[in-house]
Amino acid sequence: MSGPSSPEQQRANRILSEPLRRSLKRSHPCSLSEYLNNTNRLSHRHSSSSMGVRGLLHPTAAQHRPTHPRQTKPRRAHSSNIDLWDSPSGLHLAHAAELLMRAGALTLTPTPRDQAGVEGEEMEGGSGAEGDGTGCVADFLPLLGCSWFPLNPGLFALMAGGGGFLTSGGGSMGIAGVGEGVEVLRGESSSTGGGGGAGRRKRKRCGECVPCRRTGNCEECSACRNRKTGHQICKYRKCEQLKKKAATGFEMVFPSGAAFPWLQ
DNA sequence: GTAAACGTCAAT
DNA sequence: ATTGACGTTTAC
Repeated sequence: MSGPSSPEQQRANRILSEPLRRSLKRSHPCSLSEYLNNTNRLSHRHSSSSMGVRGLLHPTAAQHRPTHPRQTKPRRAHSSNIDLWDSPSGLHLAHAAELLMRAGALTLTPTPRDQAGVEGEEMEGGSGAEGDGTGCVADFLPLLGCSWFPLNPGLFALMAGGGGFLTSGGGSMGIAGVGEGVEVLRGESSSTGGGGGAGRRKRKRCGECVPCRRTGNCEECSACRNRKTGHQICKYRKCEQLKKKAATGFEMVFPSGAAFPWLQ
């Protein structure tokens, strides 16, 4: 395998090869390599034509883990047992990577040198997982360590999860929250340490808006009247920030305002 | 353990 | 869109 050539690529490789935190592992029970191997096997077993995006988003029954008997009301998804298809964001890194690749966002255009290296390894490994010419994931794993692994901002945005977003600083696009993104993912994946979580942390009152500064309940609004059953703060004390809808986990901000500007 | 209150769903 | 109810999280 040919090593990274630039400091940037070295850093990227280091980030990608670093072990996940335990909590992250918990929320990503299928490692990238496992996933890719499985995907390879699946796509070969199913003869071929690589599984489409549709297939990824709607896995076969065999790919689903068995459904658990519900212990609580069906209206809520249980906060534990998040698996490959149940991530808070609905999409795991590996899936995101493959989806991006299939969409052409991850440009897998190896240099002849790298390509030779990859092929050589595959021959040695005897995996028999040759690319099918459609940009399949077959060769993805070796890419992680090779010099042409695409350092695509979108991938990092996806990795950043909940709070991760891309910002533009002085015209150049930077990556914000790569480090913090891990924290965000951790927080989202499990807030109880029980392996899961509904995927949301409670937000806190800003403490600065007018309602937050209010002291004392009105005792007249519905929230006050139904305090016992409603579990809600007085309407007039409800933080303005909390009134707004929480941001989604995949919000990405680009200067152009486009979701995937590199696809344009 | 308990109280407060956020998040979400369902009913209206 | 608003409201009520309830599960859940968080702070104490």
